[in-house]
Amino acid sequence: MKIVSFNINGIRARHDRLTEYLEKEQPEIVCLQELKCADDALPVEHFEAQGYHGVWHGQKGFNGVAILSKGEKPELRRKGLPDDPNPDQSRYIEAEAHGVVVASIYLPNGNPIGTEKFTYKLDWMEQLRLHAAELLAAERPTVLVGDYNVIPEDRDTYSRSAMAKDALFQPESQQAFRRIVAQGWTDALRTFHPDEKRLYTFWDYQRGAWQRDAGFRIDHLLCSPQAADRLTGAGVDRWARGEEKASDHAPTWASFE
DNA sequence: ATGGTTGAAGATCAA
Repeated sequence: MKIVSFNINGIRARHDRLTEYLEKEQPEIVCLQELKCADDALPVEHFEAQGYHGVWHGQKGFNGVAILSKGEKPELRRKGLPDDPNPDQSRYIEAEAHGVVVASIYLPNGNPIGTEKFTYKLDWMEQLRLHAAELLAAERPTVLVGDYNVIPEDRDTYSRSAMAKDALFQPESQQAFRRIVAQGWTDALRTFHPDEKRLYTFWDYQRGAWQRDAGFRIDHLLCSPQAADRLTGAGVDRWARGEEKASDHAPTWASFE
């Protein structure tokens, strides 16, 4: 069973890329971020025609998350975090599908640092940490999937100096991420690629970042022990980033037996 | 220090 994290960067502008991806990879579960679309404007007919059912938490213009499941409708568990720092922003949805509890996360970017945007990011991560602890306590196969907007370590970026003032690479952001992982979550990507130097999931549209492989790793799948026991692999579908009119993120996945 | 790109909304912002 393949579970995918895919920041689609505007689902209306990218539904053909999603169709192509589903056709090619046939994943059981896809967690989408940055729909940039209200619920009633979501182009559901495309993925429904391919046998996918979904739950979504959209927002006009910005943010927006969804969970798609092949062959069965996901059972919605919640939209938004408990004590969400800003319930107007659609950044979290949680459902059960194929016997797994899955969350689709679009964590605040946090730029520029030194502003309320950065404190919002850290506040949001703290609420995520509290909720993640409750999910772990349930001792079920659970995967926290999404665009965390956090580069966990130095080796996860093409350039430390280029990212030095970026919210994605601040020690506070990395520490907040580590605090969540340290509860007992397994970072699926790094587990299967312990020594990979260019394990990236995002390449900016600007300055030929894709052509230079100037990327970083910000899309993550965190697995509870009960999910980690079933892990069989993880990776990045880089081919999708090279397509015409691609998202700036590549689909990032983990597979389970 | 600046600019480069993209989507959605709408004469800019968020990324």
